[in-house]
Amino acid sequence: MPELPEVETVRRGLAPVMEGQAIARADVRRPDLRWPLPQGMAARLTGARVERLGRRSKYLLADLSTGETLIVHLGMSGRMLVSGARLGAFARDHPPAHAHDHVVLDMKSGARVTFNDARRFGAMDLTATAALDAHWLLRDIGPEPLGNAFHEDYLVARLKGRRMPVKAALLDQRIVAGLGNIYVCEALHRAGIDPRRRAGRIAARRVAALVPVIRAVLEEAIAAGGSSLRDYRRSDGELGYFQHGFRVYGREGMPCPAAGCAGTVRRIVQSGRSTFLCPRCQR
DNA sequence: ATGTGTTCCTGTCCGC
DNA sequence: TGCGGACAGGAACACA
Repeated sequence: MPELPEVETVRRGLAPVMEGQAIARADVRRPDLRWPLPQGMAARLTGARVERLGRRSKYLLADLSTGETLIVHLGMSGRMLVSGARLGAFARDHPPAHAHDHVVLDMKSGARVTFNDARRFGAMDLTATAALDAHWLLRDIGPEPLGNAFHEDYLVARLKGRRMPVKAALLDQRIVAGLGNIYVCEALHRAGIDPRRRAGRIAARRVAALVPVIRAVLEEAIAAGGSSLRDYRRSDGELGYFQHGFRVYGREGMPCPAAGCAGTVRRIVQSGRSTFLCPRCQR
């Protein structure tokens, strides 16, 4: 899935199509994704206006005029595809339904937003906007990495005493929101930290140095429109370009791009997932 | 309480 | 060209 930069890219692509627009019709084509979809979802969406399209961690949040918020998680393979957004578009301008098109939102403007998710690890829920922060999917999530609550002292305190590898700690959404396998690998490489190091045994100043590095990686990725890997595309169908910015992810066997480092990128497996690192400059 | 391994599901790619 | 296995951006859950 899309990690934070990809979800933010999707949000920016969808906002002009959805914000301020009413949903004329919602077509819910299967009863469940990762979990059952909320009861009566189509009826609860129909006629609602999207007041604002936001993001928290890897969740898209559509605040509706009905007082509810639509929560969307893209899982590993979820996409939000837009069609018919041109001025004066008609229903016939929409492409035929594809396999795994699970939820289709037809906006009053004529634009259509289609949630497509082959692997179905994605999720949707509807909940009262006033109680959004208490929703079970959101309540335990840590600070936004690009926000003020994520800072050096915070990360040092949260990693202190932790025996798990720092890679696993940064993937833990309760510690910091929105990071996934790609950007954790990239951030640890830029910070020169070995992903296998126990989180609590890294010098505080090195942990502190991770904070601006994480912010920089995410900001660069957002600026590039995210990464397009496999089935992920931006909502406008264009590719994101950040995959050209990867220094280690997916680059096993290639020379380490760090200045003055003659190492080779290696792939290892940590808790069942690939980690890419340069054993020479990451300590 | 922590840390680790398994699981959900489908598609793609690579080697034989 | 077909077939089997590995692997893919997540994260809840079960278990040590």
